[in-house]
Amino acid sequence: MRFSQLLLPTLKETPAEAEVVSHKLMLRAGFIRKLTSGVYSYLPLGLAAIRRVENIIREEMNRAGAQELLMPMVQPADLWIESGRWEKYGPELLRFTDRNGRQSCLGPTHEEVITDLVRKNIHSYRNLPLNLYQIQTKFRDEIRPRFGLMRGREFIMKDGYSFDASEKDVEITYEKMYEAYNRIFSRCGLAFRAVEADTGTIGGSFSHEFMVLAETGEDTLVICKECSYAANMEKARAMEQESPDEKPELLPLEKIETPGKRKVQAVTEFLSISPKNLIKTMVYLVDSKPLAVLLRGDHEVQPVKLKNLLNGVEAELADDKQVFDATGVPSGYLGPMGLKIPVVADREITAMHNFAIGANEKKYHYINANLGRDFEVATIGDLRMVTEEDRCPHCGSNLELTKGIEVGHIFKLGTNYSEALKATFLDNQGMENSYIMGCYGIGVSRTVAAAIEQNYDKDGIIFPLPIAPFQVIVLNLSPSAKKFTEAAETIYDGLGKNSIDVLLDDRDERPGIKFKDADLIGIPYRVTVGKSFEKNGTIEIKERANGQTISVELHETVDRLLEIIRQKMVR
RNA sequence: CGGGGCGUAGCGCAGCCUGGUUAGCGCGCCUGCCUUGGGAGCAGGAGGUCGGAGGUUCAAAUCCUCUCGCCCCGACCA
Repeated sequence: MRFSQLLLPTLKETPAEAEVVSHKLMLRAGFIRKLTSGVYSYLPLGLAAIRRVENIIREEMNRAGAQELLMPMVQPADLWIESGRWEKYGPELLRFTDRNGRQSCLGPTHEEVITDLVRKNIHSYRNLPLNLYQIQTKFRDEIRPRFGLMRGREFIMKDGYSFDASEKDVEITYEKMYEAYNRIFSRCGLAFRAVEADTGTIGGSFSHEFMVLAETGEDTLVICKECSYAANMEKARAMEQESPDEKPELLPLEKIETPGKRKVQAVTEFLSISPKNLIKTMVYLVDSKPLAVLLRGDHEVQPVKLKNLLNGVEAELADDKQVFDATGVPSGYLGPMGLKIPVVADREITAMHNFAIGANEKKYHYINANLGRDFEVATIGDLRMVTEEDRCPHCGSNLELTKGIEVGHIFKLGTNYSEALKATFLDNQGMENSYIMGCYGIGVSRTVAAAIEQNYDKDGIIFPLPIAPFQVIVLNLSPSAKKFTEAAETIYDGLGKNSIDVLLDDRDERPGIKFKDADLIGIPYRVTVGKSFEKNGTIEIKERANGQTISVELHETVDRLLEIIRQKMVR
């Protein structure tokens, strides 16, 4: 491709709308343009990067035995009503009515459609396992789209669905997908981790998220510094605190006046105790019903764990008014003794003794409270966020909290959808069974954004070679000089003939502009036909990532590049 | 949905508070000259319903009301 003919509107200044690095750079580098909130056009370079990722995904999915198909974006409400998600999915599902009054929606995901397709066409275990995927534009009417391609309303996704006859088979499929995903993100040249994840609204029993590691990530992940354990915050566990072998002497309960001391820090400072020696009582509304949650003063509630423990749909922290309405106690003085609402507790409190609690009375706390003697808790479980003070649940080593961007998610779905949609097959005994399903997503456009969040410098994007829109950019610094142009064209043709994607900057611009643009758009290898060519006939090859430069003769330029690129591309 | 902010040339902004000639600046764009290894210089030029509607006024980018769009924070979310 020739730069002079390419739609590549680079910007010197950053548009005001962009907040994060990938968004800024994709706008500046002429990759994307916004049409409306959360909806973008992909310009040629942006699309090229997306296609690279897509092709890697295709190769690995096909290698793992999956087949590509393409399903409709418009879906009938009937299917969603049948699965129960017409009610459950919420306003994120963009619904509309067609001219005949039929209720429809834009597909945010395709469990219903694929299950419908399979139930109508597959009836025997002989056709299993079946693993189907598509790469398609999805629409989710996000509450708040932001960060460019990171969280758009319209985005490109690879979604795959598997159908197996048995638990054993679905495990094999899941394992294959897990490996395929690892291969995909490795081949994209990204630093990532697979983490254990909560299954979310989609339901199911087992799930991993693939997170690209980047400072600017929206998700926090917990990684073990020694073993392979990794999880997101919603799911992350910690090694349980050991209870002391000998129970300390239980001291008598004592009521203390604590005027104006409402926050954990204020109370513990006033009482001269550690937050680790106080149990705080938080009120949550789980599916709109108030509930008290007990946990150690220095810990935080993980709402997803709370929700899951109670089989709820939604868990939110009550505000001060809701707290008072539910308990009759002003927030800050709540405690477990004599509370009228249900109480659940984080398991860590079972290891505590002689701790402080609120007295359920304004301006008073108790000290030396003890579980079992002063109050009971019906439900105890892991309800808190893991911290860096915690130990790995597998090996006991230190844990690290780090930021990541979710680019892939795999689920073992089980029979949720096949049962709801009555998708069955006959097994080798002639018995009717529901398919055991899995689902496997990759945010394709988000992966490109994540790659940029992870790989950039002050001059622009630094694309990993496998997903760069072009692998090489050739700069002709004197397009008006015949000698330069012939040399540049020779290299350009030579690379093209060897299936290298190459961009030729043939514009009549000053060298500075060409260098700046080449850096900005992040092409891994830059070939310059310039001063050294004039002087002694040599061509310069510069690597974007590390700035390393080599000089080569014109006739060997193509071969050297082929050598370098073949060495770097993982298959 | 709650809170905050912004809409003035393709992009980044000033002007608005305190109304008053042809609405400015930088970048980009076009023409010419010049320059050619890190977003040059000179000269000339094109480009604006000041987001939209209504109102106040002799007079509105500027004041008022409504409305649309966008951005940020929050709840939420693969």
